[in-house]
Amino acid sequence: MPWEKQFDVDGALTKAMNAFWARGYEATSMQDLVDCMGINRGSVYATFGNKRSLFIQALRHYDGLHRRTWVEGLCRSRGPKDAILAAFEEAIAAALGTGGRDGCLLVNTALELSPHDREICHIVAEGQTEMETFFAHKIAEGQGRGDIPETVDAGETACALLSLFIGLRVLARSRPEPPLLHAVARQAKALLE
Amino acid sequence: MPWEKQFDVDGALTKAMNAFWARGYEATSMQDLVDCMGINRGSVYATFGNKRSLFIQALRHYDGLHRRTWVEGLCRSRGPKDAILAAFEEAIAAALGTGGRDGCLLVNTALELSPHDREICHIVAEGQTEMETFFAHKIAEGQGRGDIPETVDAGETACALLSLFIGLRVLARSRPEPPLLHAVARQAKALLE
DNA sequence: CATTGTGTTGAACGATCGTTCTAAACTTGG
DNA sequence: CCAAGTTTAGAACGATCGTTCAACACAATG
Repeated sequence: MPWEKQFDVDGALTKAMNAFWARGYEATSMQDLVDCMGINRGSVYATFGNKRSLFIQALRHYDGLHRRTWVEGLCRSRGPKDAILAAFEEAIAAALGTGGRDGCLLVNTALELSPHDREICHIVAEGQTEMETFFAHKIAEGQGRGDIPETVDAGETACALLSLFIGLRVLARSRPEPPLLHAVARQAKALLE
Repeated sequence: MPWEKQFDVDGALTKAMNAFWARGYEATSMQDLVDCMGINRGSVYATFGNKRSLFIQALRHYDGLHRRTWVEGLCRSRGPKDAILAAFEEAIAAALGTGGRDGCLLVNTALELSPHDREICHIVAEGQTEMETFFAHKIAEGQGRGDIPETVDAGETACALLSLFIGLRVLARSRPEPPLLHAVARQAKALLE
């Protein structure tokens, strides 16, 4: 039984993810992917299947690597209310930072592919739903501590925060103006008071 | 001096707009456009230039035909506060209706092309800014009538409404669930109280 | 009616698309 | 050291991409 893979599969998937992230699914060609992944054409197909399959793996990779660990990081050494506010602040920082303008791969995919591909739509919807429940749980937790008033409806406000958050990532891609983005974050905070 | 055009230029542009609206820029081929516009390949190029130029014209067409007249319609026979609420209600109705799932061409374009094309980004940003000022003006108007409390900050709230509205259109494409969408609309209303 | 110039038509262009395949390079088990 | 089995490398596939072109159809002008 011969030979393990010579390249770093996870690293290659990360590079593919970044390419899809920056340019979207349709605008990223297999040639682009072969170039940026640094491995051979045949190896891409042997390892990841076809383009759609590679994209789905990259999307799941993003969902696990970025979103989930990011959300966990938000909670570490922060109270529930601050975790919510930090989500907005960090999204703004990412949009205005040097790497910026790429927004969120899940949001980008929600618009480009969700209406046309059931499996991809499911992954996107799942990620969005998890963000919604993250907000809802943190609100409930904050209410338990007395950080957030009981008059706030956790479920409804979570929907609003999700929508605000997604809107923020869209605006970050087309109007990366600090005053605008910070205004959105302040209004998110206002929903919790 | 010979011969005017034999086809309806405006109608053809509308058909192209619908194709881009449903599938996005990259996923819509010139062949798709030629088919759905009902005119010949050469006529498309002679009349609209290349693909990008056609898209830009379609985008401006959308911005004028749909968004602007839609906003005007919202204001007709409605008070300022109701006009804002109607914007959300109509967006939900469009998403859940039979034609639905296409969302808003400006929002779709904001994600797909804004970071990569300055001119397109400018059109998108302009449309978004006009929506923002629409919200801001209606809030101020509502405050003048006493429909909206003075404690509401018109500028900041307009940003939040814009972000909520955009988020709603994204969610409509990936999670067209009535309870979720209506929750967002209710929270938009709550921002005005 | 001939001329003029634009509109229409469909074939055709080279480039690139996603994908497959053949052959060489190589590590491991016998 | 040989045979087995995988990963490489890169050429090549047919299809489709966006775009151009030459030939033809037509209405207005002289």
